[in-house]
Amino acid sequence: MSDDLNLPTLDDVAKRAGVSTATVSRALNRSGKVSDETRERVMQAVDLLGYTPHFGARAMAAKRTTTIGAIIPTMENAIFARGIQAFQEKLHALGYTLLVASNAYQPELEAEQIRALVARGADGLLLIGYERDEAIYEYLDKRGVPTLIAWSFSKQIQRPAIGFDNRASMRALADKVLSMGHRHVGIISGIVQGNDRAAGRLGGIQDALRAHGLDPSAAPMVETPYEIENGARAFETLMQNNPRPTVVMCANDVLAVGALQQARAMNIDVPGDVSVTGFDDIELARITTPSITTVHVPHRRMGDRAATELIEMVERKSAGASIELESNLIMRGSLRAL
Amino acid sequence: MSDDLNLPTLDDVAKRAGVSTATVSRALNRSGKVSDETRERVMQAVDLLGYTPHFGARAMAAKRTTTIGAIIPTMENAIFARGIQAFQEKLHALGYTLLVASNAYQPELEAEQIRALVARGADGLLLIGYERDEAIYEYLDKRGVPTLIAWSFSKQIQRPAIGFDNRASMRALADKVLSMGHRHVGIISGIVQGNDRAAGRLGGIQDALRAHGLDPSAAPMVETPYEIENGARAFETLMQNNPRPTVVMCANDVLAVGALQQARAMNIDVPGDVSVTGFDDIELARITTPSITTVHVPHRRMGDRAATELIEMVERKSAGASIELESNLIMRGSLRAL
DNA sequence: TGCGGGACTGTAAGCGTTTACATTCGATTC
DNA sequence: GAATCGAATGTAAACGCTTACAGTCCCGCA
Repeated sequence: MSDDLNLPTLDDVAKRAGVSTATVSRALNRSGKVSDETRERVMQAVDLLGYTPHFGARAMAAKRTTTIGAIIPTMENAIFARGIQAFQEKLHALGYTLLVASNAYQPELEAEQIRALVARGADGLLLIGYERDEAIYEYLDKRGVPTLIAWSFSKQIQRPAIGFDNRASMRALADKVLSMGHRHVGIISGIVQGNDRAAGRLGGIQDALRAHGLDPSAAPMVETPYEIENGARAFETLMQNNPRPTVVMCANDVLAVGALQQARAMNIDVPGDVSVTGFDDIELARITTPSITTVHVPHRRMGDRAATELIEMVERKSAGASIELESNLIMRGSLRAL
Repeated sequence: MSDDLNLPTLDDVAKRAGVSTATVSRALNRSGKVSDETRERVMQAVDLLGYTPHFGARAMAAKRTTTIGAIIPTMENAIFARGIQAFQEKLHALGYTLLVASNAYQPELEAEQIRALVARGADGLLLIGYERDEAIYEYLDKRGVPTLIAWSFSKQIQRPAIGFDNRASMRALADKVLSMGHRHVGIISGIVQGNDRAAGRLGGIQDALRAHGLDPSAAPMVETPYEIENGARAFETLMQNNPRPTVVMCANDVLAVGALQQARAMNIDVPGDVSVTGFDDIELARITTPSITTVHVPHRRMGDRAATELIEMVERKSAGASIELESNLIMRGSLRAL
């Protein structure tokens, strides 16, 4: 941290206040059993010296940190922002501090960050989606770090999670699209490898196609990372198919925005010539022209409940329940019946 | 963290490898002076036991953490996302870990977070903008925590910073606007109190007005937090003025997007009836219709250089230089000459 | 008056690392 | 062959906090 400036320690405060270190510690941690008068004296000494407890020392002695770690795939677009913000607010209200790390969807980096946060003493962890190396789960179990999955939900998997069924949600949207008469569906999928949410969404579209007697493997599809430009490129590619899709379903709003941009660049009218759909209902989806038909995900609620649940687990009040949230279709201008 | 599962410690590793704890520590920290053979044996023991060093203990003994803290006003919109991402990437390359906290533009919360990060042993801190309670700076100086300011730059202030001159940048845009014939300028400002960037941008517009012989205090102005909806509301308010503004200059792109939305809702053509400008050049500004004339800020470069600079300071190779970055005008469809 | 008990405070033993200093041992030098 | 040296390793003292345990003091009650 720095050279040799001598920072005040508990001892200094104790001397100054004329009490023992134990008393100072108790006064600081409001762990009862300190007279008001003493506490007052301690606090004065603390202020006077500009004392801040040393986190490492505390973690070591107390074996907990009131710190929660969250590891998200990206901060660059708004997919996770609102949910994490709500998560953070709730944690703060509960007296915990949030540490965030992001990894640009790189699994090795995620593993590294998990270890870093655990080493830092995170009392609990929030991870996005189920899919990751089994060794990571074993590691977390072994260290006894309560872990909650968010943004995904599966009845199949026995692991505390709070999220929604990506597959069913996208299926619902796809059913709607097909019921509006579309038969040539172009798909812009996220990278499915290592991402159960992207995989689920793609699966949902395919389920719907099958249910309507269409061959999913015949539907033109591009798989690409979540970036606006990639959405644009993918849209361009899809438009070269013959017959041309009458609707392009995107794995999220970011890709859909890209599709919309490219459509304008190519002078293709949306929804006149081609319809476009998204997923997530982030702010972006509302502000484009036309605005984007999408699936609304209750981000804030998810973040809020995730905090509550995780803290319950950390404080051993719960072994970790799973909660499925509802998503719902948001019909906007980018989708139109044939 | 957990109940009573016994996590392996340095001691366990040492026993297992048949060496002393000092040797294990040295092997782990590649601090020379360990034979390859011994190192090998140690590493095997580490793997076998699934050992992870205890961060708190390490911080305490070594007096540093290779951790950097960044405190940003918000994660909800993309203003800081790209810059912070670049910052993080560079830090990682330099062997440091980034901890991020956000505070929804609340100064008290910021102070709290600064203390939390310092207590956690952050070796250095990245803060946004200069403006905050002097006591905070005193605190940081006293603790000897190297601190770098980003997103602002002022020759006036003697404090390591990397950023751009918000006032001059906005002034340049305003000059351009005025040179295009606009005389009735509506202003949507961010909250100026406690935010030197917002204050600078507003000042820049006023400077330009004065320079063109106009009375800044006569220009209709709304001051509001950075949210799309607030931009919309502010635009509505401004449009009630008589004479109606021919251009609405917004303190950032988020507000400008709101203005654009409201214009559409009110059936006001942009830029036909009214021009709109933004600031920051975030992704949003490119994807609206029309796209937004704005001031480009080199976010990624800023994040990258901030990391380099701050680490220099942390490692005592530099006392902390200041770097001014260039911003530049991006002319897009939302602004048109009268 | 003596004693039990509650409220508060003090003593001191860890917690898991790093690192200054001491030690060992084989190789090199004279 | 003794003295010197350097590389590799070991020993043990911090680092700053929490908390089990052990007082101390004062009150109320028998």
